[in-house]
Amino acid sequence: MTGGRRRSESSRRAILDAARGLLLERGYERLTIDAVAAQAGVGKQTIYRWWGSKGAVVADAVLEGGLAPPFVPLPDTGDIETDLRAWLRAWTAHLASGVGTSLILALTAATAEDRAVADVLYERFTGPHEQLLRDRLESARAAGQLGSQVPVPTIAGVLIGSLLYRVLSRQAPPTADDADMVVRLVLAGVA
Amino acid sequence: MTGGRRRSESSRRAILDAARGLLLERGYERLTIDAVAAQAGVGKQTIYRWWGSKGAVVADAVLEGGLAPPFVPLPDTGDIETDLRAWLRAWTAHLASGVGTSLILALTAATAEDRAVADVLYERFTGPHEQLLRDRLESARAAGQLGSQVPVPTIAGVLIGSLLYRVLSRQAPPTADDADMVVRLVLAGVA
DNA sequence: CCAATTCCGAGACGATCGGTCTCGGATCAG
DNA sequence: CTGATCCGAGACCGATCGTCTCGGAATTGG
Repeated sequence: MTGGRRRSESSRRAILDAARGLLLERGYERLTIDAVAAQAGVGKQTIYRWWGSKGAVVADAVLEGGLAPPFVPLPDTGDIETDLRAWLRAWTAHLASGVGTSLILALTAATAEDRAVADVLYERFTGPHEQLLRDRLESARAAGQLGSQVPVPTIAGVLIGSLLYRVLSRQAPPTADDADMVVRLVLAGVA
Repeated sequence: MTGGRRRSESSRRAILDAARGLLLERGYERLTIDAVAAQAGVGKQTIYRWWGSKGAVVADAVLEGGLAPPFVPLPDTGDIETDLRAWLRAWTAHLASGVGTSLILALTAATAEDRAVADVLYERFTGPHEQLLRDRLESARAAGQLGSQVPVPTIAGVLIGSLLYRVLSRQAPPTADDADMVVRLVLAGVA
């Protein structure tokens, strides 16, 4: 028999919206499923029927909330330095805001804690952003703007990692000047 | 009155040893204070008398367990490329091992979750390693092996961040080849 | 329209864990 | 000896995760 009530789309949205709001407001550790259910006006079973764990809910909330790629776009003006600078500056601006910092800390906590969640987030969040960067670097290499000594994945990893380290060290948020210097360093190294 | 029983050094050591072992074995999230107390043969109150939280115990355990700097030394042979390569290779080897990965994931989880713990870990773990790197870069700059365009803190952040990203993405652990390419990229950029 | 099926919100429930408190006993200074 | 402080052990509390149950609502096949 194929009968039966269908999944409520409004409940699904309410759950993800509540999870996203509470995540940014309280952080991953202090986000509780009870609070998500209460704020969404939903029974807990409705959450656990569709998501296996707290981490899975958070991952989906992030990925469906306008935070997924390409919410920081990577333009292609033909000049790799201009484009990388714009991309890295947009990220630093986002990460310097409270929302961006909370987001990355939450994703990092979830990643460090649960391997399955880490894989989902890499596949649907980190990976696509990294791929965006790699594609642009490849096109720059094809245009002769990059030397061939250093592989594109290494360059992408260095750019992303330098950003990540600034956020995770929780000392001083990255600035536009930092972004520019990283771009200069990396491009000088591959020119 | 100054009387009273003195703090038991053997209990302190047993607690930190147990915490370190359980941290590497189970990760930060699944490490419980009950388990630490049981494995150390100690009452829970003895833990909470001297440490304020689980994060504080973990931070101390890491910092006192031979995991603190400079367990990865940074030599000074006079050639910055040789030294950076040795340092980054040692780190990649450590991080590619299960212990190193577990350690970094645990520290990252603790950092992302608790600001106070983040500050302690930066002050006594990350910061000293970063300082080691900065000092060596400064001496290279003084020796004329580095151009003056990119600030030393930026260079250090890029080197550390590229490592961190590889570990946190949980996709493939970094290799010696990766380390060499990062060094080549960074040094070409600042030569 | 009816029956079977599946989802819904609500909330009770058991298990786990962080952190506090209490207890009898041990160790220190004076 | 006395008072203070620490010790191991474990009861206890509150929060939280995840499961389970309940009556009710939606949906489909007959």
